[in-house]
Amino acid sequence: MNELDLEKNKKAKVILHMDGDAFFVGVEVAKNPKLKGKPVVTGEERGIVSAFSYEAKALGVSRGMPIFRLKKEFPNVIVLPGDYKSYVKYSQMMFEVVRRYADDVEEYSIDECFADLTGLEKVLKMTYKEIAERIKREINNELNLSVSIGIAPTKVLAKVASKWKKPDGLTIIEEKNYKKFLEETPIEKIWGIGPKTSELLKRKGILTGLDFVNKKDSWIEGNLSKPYFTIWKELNCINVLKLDPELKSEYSSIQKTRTFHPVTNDKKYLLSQLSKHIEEACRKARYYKLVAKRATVILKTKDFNYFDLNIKLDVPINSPETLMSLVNEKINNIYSPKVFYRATGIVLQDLVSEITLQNDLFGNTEKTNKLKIIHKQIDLLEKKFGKRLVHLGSTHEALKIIEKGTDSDDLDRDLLFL
DNA sequence: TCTGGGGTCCTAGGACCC
DNA sequence: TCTGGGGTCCTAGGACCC
Repeated sequence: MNELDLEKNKKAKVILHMDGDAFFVGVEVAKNPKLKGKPVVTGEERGIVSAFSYEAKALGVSRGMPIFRLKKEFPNVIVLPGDYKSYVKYSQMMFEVVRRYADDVEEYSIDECFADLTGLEKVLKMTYKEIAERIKREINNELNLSVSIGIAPTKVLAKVASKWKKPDGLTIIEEKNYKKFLEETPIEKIWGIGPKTSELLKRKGILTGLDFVNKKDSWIEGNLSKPYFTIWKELNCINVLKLDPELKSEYSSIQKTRTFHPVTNDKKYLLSQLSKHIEEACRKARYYKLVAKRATVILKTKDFNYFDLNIKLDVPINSPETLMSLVNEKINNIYSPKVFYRATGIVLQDLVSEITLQNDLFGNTEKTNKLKIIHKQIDLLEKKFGKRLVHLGSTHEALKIIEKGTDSDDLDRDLLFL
């Protein structure tokens, strides 16, 4: 018996995956029941459709469609700005319902979670199906939201199951019938297999999930990289991906980018945008008590080319002042007045905990300590009175633009982390 | 899809060392 | 001078996700 057979013989798990149905729009309808049954989209503040109701979908609305086009082509569709605070709130309430039944719940994204139901059938004296039905009913009754649920032996199969019927679906995949489901699942619909890999697989005659699982493990290992072997195992009912019930409190990178319309070659403008992004990224880093050992400035050109400026920080930081002066110093390495740009951004990388760094002698220069104290005060004030009280001078221009309303920036979106 | 924003993980290949 | 082999660490970039 080989290794895989041994793994297969382990006791099967029961994994639930829950997915909100058109979640952002669902919350809008819950907030305002008059919207029920109507074509609704959100994303007004961004200028593109970010979520749409099933009624809007039926009319032909698609994700990413520019709002101005939508308004022209579908004048009857109701367009709303995103209300991220509410989405977070509803998301938490939704997950709380799942936690009434399961201890191990992984909040995978704002509208999705996994839960380990293994053994609960006996504990709760209900079938797994009944547990799922109760979760659905309670979310429905208490929050006026609709969700789809899938139950299967692994996470990847549970994803297949929850997508099987939407909205308001409940699908159970078992070890004895999983191949039936995979037979009808196109390869590009499998979680983790994107456009590039599905193209490659199709060229090799693998069109469905079933074609994929029927390949030998040696073939998968020989032709694809590690993540795809994991997917292959999971699709074969071998549990590899563990549930991660930890709440998100660590980041390995933090990024802030924004596209501006029209494109520009104005260096002052680009720097003011960058300054704003750097302040926001650093604010988030401080909130999570993280400092960056590396930072990358991104300029995106009119023609969608990217220029990166890598900044190595010998003393890890989360203060925008220091970073901004480095950016000012080095921006000409990637900026050219002849080129027009459509977006700027900053990525803080190699983040490490501030606390573990406190003993680092190099981190305790007088200057960084002073900045630390100042930022602590600012963060406290802003917590009390709302965001954006204090800014770098270099950010000023970017903010003036927001006030004039020509920038589609939304002040509330980033409150996701507060 | 005339193309938004924020993340993660993996790998190939360069730099450097013995 | 030419030549070999092996190890580690780092980073850029690809692919994918919501």
